[in-house]
Amino acid sequence: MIMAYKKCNEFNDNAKRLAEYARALSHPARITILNILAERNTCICGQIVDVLPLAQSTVSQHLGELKKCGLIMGEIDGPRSCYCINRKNFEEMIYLMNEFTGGIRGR
Amino acid sequence: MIMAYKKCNEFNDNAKRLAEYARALSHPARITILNILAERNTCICGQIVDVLPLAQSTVSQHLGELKKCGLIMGEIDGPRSCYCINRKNFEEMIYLMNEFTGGIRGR
DNA sequence: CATATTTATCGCATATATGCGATAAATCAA
DNA sequence: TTGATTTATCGCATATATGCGATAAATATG
Repeated sequence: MIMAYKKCNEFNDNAKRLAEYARALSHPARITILNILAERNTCICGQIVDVLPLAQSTVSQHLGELKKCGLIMGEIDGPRSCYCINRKNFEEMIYLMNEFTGGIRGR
Repeated sequence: MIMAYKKCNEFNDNAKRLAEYARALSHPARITILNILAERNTCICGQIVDVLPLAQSTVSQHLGELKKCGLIMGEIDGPRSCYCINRKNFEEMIYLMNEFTGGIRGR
């Protein structure tokens, strides 16, 4: 029998976008990566690997997730990959989150 | 070979707690449920089922997730289950989120 | 040119999430 | 008491997430 595994799409746009950002923050490694990037402004993958208790391949995957949802940007720098926070999208996330929490607080 | 699938625990407490809340918000259905609960103040499961494009059992599961992480509370009312937002924990989530975003914005 | 460094990706294993129908348990109404 | 209503949970299927080692590709260094 055919089942629908993507009911997500039937929801409100803001709810969907906020859910995507929330998913990106739903692992402590990714929150920590964002904190590290904020602290150092810009980082190569290896620097993050050095700090996290995770294998290089796993860290690379988490970086990929953050990049996919737009919270960070990556730039190739020789054999290295240089990452930084995507401020514009980060602000969008904050906006959506504030809109959401404000709408609940206000009642 | 034995592998560790719970590296999560090796991270900072605030990052872990924020990640848990973020995971709760990582599905648009759960965001929508929280919006509905804010609007009506209190709701029984069936009222939420009526509004969402999901089966009763699925909605019940989402409610269970929200309850598990503490964002809502449930109270049995006859054959019904009455849910409302757990303001205290919701504020904790906002606090952790603000602390996180503030620490990144501030650089 | 040969070798080292760096990182993304593949392949694999396991765990968790999403979704539904069926059903049991609890309660309410007749 | 019988039947209807309501909801949590079980069982199932599929999808996605988490984690690692190995490796290929790109570049830097000798």
